Amino acid sequence: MSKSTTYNAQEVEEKWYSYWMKNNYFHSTPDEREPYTIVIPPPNVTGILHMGHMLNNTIQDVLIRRARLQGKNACWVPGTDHASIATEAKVVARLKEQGIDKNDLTREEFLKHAWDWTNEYGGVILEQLKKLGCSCDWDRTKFTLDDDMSEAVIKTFVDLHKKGLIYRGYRMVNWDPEAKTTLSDEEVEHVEQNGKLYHITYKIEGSDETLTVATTRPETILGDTAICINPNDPRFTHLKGKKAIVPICNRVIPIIEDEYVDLEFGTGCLKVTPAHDMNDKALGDKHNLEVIDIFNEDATLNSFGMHYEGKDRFVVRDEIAAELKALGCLPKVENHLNKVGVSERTKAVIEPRLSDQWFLKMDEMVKPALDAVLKNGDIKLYPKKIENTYRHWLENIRDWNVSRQLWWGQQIPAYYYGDAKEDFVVAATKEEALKLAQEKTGNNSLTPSDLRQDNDALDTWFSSWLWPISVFDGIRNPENEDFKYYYPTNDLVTGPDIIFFWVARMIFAGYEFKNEKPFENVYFTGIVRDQQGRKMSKSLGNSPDALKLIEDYSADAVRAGMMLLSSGAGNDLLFDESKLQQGKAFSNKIVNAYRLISGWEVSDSITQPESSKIALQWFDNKFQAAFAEMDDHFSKYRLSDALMTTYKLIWDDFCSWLLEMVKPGYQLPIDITTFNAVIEAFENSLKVLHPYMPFITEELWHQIADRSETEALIVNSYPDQKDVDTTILKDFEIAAEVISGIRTIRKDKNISFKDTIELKVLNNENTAARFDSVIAKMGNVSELEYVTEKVSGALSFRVNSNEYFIPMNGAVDVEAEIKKLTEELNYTQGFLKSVQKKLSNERFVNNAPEQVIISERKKEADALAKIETLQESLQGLQ
RNA sequence: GGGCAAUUAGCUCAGUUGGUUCAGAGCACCUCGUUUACACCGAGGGGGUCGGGGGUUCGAAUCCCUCAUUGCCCACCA
Repeated sequence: MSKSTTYNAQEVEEKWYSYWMKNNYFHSTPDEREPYTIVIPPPNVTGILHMGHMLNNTIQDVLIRRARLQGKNACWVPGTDHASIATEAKVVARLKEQGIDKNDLTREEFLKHAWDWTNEYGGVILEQLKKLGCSCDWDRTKFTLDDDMSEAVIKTFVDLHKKGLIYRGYRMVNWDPEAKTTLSDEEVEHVEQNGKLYHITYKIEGSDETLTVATTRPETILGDTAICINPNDPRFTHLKGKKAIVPICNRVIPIIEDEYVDLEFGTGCLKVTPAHDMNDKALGDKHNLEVIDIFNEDATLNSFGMHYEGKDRFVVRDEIAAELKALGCLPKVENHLNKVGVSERTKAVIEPRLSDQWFLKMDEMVKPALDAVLKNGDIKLYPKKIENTYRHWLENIRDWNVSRQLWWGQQIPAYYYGDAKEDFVVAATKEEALKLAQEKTGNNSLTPSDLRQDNDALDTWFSSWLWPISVFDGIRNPENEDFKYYYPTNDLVTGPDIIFFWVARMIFAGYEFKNEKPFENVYFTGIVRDQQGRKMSKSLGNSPDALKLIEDYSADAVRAGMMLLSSGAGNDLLFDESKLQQGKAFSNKIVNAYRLISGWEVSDSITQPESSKIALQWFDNKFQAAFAEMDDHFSKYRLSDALMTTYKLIWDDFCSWLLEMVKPGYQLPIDITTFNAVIEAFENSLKVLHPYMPFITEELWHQIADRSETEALIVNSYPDQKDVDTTILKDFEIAAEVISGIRTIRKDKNISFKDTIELKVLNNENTAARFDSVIAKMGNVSELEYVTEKVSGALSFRVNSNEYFIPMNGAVDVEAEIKKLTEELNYTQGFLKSVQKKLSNERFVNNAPEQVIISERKKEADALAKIETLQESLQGLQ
């Protein structure tokens, strides 16, 4: 370490990370210890570290390192997710830059490009986590497209299909015209948009009458197959049973009646386009309407679009409105605020579309998941309030569309052998599929070339929902030792944004495949925002470079800073670099504390001063109290409170109090008893801080002594818990108040700390005397004496009912003293009055618990005693 | 449109079942200090009628009602 008084983290952090890796401390294998397991929420394989990751992974590392120090067998499994749609979009974009169109490639060619990309950029984020100090078991690193992981995915698909839980259905799904794939409901975001409500007039067949509907999507009139009115609407009674003519295409469509139509909205009647709207589809099914799909897969119009064929839906919207206007069929256009669904990934406006897709039945699967969280408490969510969200989603869940028209992912293991809808089999391999197909058809002459595998890939989440199971190979090989030992895992730390995508589905999977929860506790982090409360995003440019922060402040400081920023689980945090500064200052404080200690000359020939003895005794108890408090905070997942407890223990109690109390005089040696105890206290402090600031604590740990590999701090153990002697803590509080009283007087009267003072104590309440030597030292008191009566010509202050006098050789400003005492007297008298008022209230005395009354009586007595001494003092001065 | 949560010092937040000074913490701020680890320091200090109003109670930051503001989630009203 350099001679500088500030700590330089760079090389220290690199050194210790290599040391930990070299000694395999992060690696876990099953043994007789209690396991403590976390699986990482796998970041996108091509992702890079951002603020959210820093927060999330710091929390996980704190939990893992703490468990390790508690003597548990801690295992943190890292890995990455193939992120099918996101990665595929990136690869497509990259190919486009090279002048390659995905459509010109075969599936195999495309996947080769995708793997090249993955191998080139993939896993960068894992290297970045190392910089942060994450103690993951890197030997266990998994990728959701690893062969074994994919095998597990395919196996579960086949099994679920066998159980009848997965089915193929022709349904209205969310279609992303840009990515040209379906999306699950969860992948659709609803955003508010200023749109227009177009009033369109339809002629009634065989009459001069007309009817006007209101729609936000005029372009879909070409797909209209009915007009719907409410049977109870008197305005339209005369139209019942008649037919309308769609403008432009002049198709004749029925006017149907359904109470679904809202009399209040728009014109009170509705155009029905079953191919392009969920509600219209329902109406269409109910009334047996024709379905006319007017869109291509990229949301341009197809041949039903007539002269609009090939044009984009939004272009057509404007053009068709213009044409309708020219035809006199557009009486009114009003502004209308509505919400449209957009793809979470591509931001393209979602087109409801009918297509054949694979679905997973949800209704049975949610039951154990609901019970686990809401009934029997098998799984606990932090913060608890998130349970409401969870319940609501589960209770309203619809079947999960698991197929995607993408290539990057596990290909759906369905094999078609004919043209009819049911001409397929589901099997893990083509060989098995062939056998099944032969059995099913009775046609033994079927060959592999007669089988065509489904083109679609599975939703990314269909692989990540298995993550806690499949990283331990629990699907393929359920009896393996790792799985049996580590599963279920303990804590899951993740963002609330993926509670449905991932967390809930992992719970489904846990119970479905293992009849066991996947984890015990879920800690939902908040979202990292900027100072103005905005989400951090690339487009706003308000997200700091995570690695740069580590460089500038050190990983320890960033970790501590992030933890100081985050309040409780689920609370968002406003990023503030000054907290990182605080973390850095803390590092420096600790380093300097050790500089002081290590600079002492140690002597075994001097006896331990009384002040040091009592100070150490106090710190020992203070440490234990703080230690217990940390435990309590951890049990409630209040990690920032636990850090604050540690911070104050080290900064205030260890540095400001203990070290000052035991510090030997200038260039004097320290006795060995005190020295050893201080070292032990320091070591214990490093231990409790280690999960938060692993590097600096490990560094100092090794500076204190040469340690063998088995003694490294990371694999050390917490000190034993002991009962706390609270009386010594209380006595110290009193002593601290006396010391503070002396300091205040010194400051008020400009008495330099270098000048000694005398202290006379009028002892009315025999407390805290065991700290007299400490008071003397900390107050630079040359003589501490107990007296039986008030000292005149002295400055005074009170702590509890004791009075303390600092003789001033008569040089006391009597007026000022009188003023001070009078103020104190007035306050106390006011206080007494309020207490007595309470006590004279009969209803209070009758209703309040005895404890409360007793304490009020004590307050009264104390106040009376204090008033008496104050009055005496005042009389003495006058 | 429905649901959930929040509103406490300049900022970020604690405050468990209403009751010992419960009105707190960290940071920021102000004053003083070249004390032999640290100015990334030390000592001392100021600062809030606990969002507004009403109610229950001997007693409310804490329970109830209401209003206001903010945030989040869910939802196929054209």
